[in-house]
Amino acid sequence: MKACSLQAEIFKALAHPTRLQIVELLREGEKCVCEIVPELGMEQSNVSRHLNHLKKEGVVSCRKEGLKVYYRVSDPGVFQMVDLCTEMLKKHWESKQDALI
Amino acid sequence: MKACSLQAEIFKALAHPTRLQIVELLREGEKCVCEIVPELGMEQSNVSRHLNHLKKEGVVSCRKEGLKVYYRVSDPGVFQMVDLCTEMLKKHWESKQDALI
DNA sequence: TTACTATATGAGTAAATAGTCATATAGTAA
DNA sequence: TTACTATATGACTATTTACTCATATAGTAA
Repeated sequence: MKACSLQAEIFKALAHPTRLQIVELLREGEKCVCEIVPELGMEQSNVSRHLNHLKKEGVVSCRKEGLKVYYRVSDPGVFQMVDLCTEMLKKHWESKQDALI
Repeated sequence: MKACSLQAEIFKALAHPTRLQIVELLREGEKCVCEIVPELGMEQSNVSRHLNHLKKEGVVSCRKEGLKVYYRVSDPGVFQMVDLCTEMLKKHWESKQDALI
């Protein structure tokens, strides 16, 4: 597969508000699904699918402990990508503000 | 709108092989559509839509010069995001390789 | 064993996205 | 004016994605 197709899959995995919220929650460290679901306030089945999408692309990994499954972000580069995105949005927003003055 | 929804739109804009190829082409500097289309080897209308998607999210900007429209990446942070993605994929791929030895 | 809890998944629907073809628009040049 | 070039867009179809509800699976505990 071509490089850009592999890259696109990573970006796709992060291209959803819910999945970005999950990544944000996992900044604090690993969390089990039963902790993530109430924080997101959405259907467990839906959260499970989003987690699976992130896992399929290697963005998160998980370990099982009894009944619980703990998810964590696989690579700190994920957080750096999100942070860059945030900075870009801030800059963009600030330059729009400046234009109004 | 919530932060993660804005972020998701940026990631969505980058979540397509063709749009990542466009970003890659624009590393060298601005290019007009008539240069981009033959490099991608796809329909002009299709390329135009992808460029428009990137522009709508602020990933690229453009200027008109006569009949031609020159596109450029708006923020170097875009390249950093793509680079981080590439590094993550490399690491991931290498660790899989190591597991085979 | 049965009952319970945590997580995942099949099946279906609704919505979003990508692509194509034809055409519109805008600028250039004769 | 007409003809031409570069780019964008309307209308349509096909594909993908997100979500829900019901149910399956796996582990725990009585």
